[in-house]
Amino acid sequence: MTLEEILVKAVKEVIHSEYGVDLESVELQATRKDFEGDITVVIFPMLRQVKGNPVAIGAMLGAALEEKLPQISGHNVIKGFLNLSLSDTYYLEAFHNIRQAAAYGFQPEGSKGAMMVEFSSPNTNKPLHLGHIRNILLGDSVSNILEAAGHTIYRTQIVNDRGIHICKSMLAWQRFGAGETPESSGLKGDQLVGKYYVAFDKAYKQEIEERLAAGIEAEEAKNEAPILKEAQAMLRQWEAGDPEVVALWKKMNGWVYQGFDETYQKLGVSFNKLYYESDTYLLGKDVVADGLSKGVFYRKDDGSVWIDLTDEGLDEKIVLRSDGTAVYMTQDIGTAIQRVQDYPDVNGMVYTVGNEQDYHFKVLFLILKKLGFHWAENLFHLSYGMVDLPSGKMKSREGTVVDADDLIQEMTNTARTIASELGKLEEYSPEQRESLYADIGLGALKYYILKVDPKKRILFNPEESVDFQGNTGPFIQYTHARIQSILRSAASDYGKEINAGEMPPLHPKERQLLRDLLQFPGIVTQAAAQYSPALVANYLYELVKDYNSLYQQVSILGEAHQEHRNFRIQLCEEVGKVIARANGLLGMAAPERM
RNA sequence: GGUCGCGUAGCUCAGCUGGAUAGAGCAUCUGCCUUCUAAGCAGACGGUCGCAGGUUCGAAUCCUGCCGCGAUCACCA
Repeated sequence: MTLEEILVKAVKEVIHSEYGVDLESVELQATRKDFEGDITVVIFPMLRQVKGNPVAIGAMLGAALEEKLPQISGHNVIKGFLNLSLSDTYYLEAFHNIRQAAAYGFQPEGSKGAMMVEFSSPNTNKPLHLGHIRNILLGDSVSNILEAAGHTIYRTQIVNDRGIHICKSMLAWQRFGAGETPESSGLKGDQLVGKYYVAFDKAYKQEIEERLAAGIEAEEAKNEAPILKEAQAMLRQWEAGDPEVVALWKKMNGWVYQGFDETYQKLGVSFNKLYYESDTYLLGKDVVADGLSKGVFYRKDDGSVWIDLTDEGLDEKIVLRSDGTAVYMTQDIGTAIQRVQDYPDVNGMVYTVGNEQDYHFKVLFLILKKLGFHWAENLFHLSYGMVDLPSGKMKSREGTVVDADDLIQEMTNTARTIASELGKLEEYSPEQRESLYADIGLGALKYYILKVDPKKRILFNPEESVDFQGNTGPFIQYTHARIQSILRSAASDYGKEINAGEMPPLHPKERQLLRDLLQFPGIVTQAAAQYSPALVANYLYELVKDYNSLYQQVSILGEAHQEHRNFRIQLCEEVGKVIARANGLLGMAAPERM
């Protein structure tokens, strides 16, 4: 039984014997820092069932609990709040359990069943930008968190490798590229292809200008521009399997993938399985046929197939065009089913996709449920807000994007500048230093992105850039490094089990840190249930702040009392381990020095 | 216009399954490195929790309406 369960049980027993009432529930909360105590029983809700003065009830309850439970060493009542103080013995025993745990805070691997998490899923006509970074970091971190909560996770993508956008890049490359390759130009593959996507847009805009000047109507000038018609023709050739077009498509996508891989590697993320739209865009049509016969879908006179979701407060939605071809929805239905076929143990999926597709996923999940797939109950759209710039939306075509590779580089550069000024890394080789700068730069970036609630949009100001002080990734990493420094200097025999009888009273800061540590498993569970790395980030920040506060107030290695010194070092060690674990959930490194 | 999301200190964000005097960081100002890493610590300043009603012993938190911002409502993806 957890302490909370013990408390709830005891409170109910006391109230029952005193008032003959069975409480429906007991409200507990952590005692606010400005009051004496560790855990608080809120008396107010009991007043519905128990008549009386809340202060008097609290006083009676407090005395009874202190009498009854060895874990409780004191109490006070303020208004309707009964604040309980926990005994050092309780804390030391809890600490002992933390030290014993194999992977404290984490559920055993694979204890919860398998899930698939989709993230990144870029188009292949341009390099990744800050918007993708948010997606990738969220998806990867949620995957880590779900793993920590005991799930087996398959990381996947649906790579949008076909369509008009890549044809635009292909066409522009054919026309203006003069055979340029990543090798010949030294450009990263995705950057090279993106360059021609921009080139297409430029040429297209110019054609429109010329046509408008020639007196052609605006709508027609846009829709009938020769270069656009040519790109559309190329898409048709691709769909017809034209060998030349397909070869060019493969070549340029290949360049892009190489570029993407480099970026993923820098970000420290990887995938178990990639799905490509060129393979999946025809999927789902037979499922639609099946759903038609089951009456889930219906056919209109023109032959198109729809689902009526007006009963659910939604609209009618098309699932097959009148010419029998698949739409996006068809494809997503097919892909979901394909994935479960590929990974039969999967019983749930997370789709990391921006909130502009909220409606799409609402409909998709509903359709899959109506089709009767049991796993459709466990689908989640990890919806997140856009990353905007002060100037507005990022647009690849117009070059107003914060490029992923550039940003990562800048973060690393900042880390290097700061570290060089501080000059604490004499013992590191140049290689070790560079790798540390990358860890810190990425830590800053990842924390910056992940600490905010996914639902909220992020306004990124490149001028102000990302902080390295205060509530930031580097601050957390720094605390970890600090702890490691202490552990290095500590004599190696600090690890023997603490004898509670020999311990002086715990320092308030020590108690606070123990409370923080005890919260960790619940945070992991909650973060998994809510698919929210932000909870982990906020927890980490609290933990690290409390640690630094202790660090500043008491001497750890200088503690004269031997048993207490050992305890403090062990406490540092456990805090360090939890930081490293929680950092791992956010995809952040936990450096030894900085 | 319908639907969904967001609106908390100058800025960036916590808190939102209702509970004590609404918390951090940045910025501004004060202290603290001859003691374990000052990317740190301690403190000051800063708030009609968008507005108005309602439910409740109690509302930043739940409900309704309004305002502002964003997204979405394609035989696009």
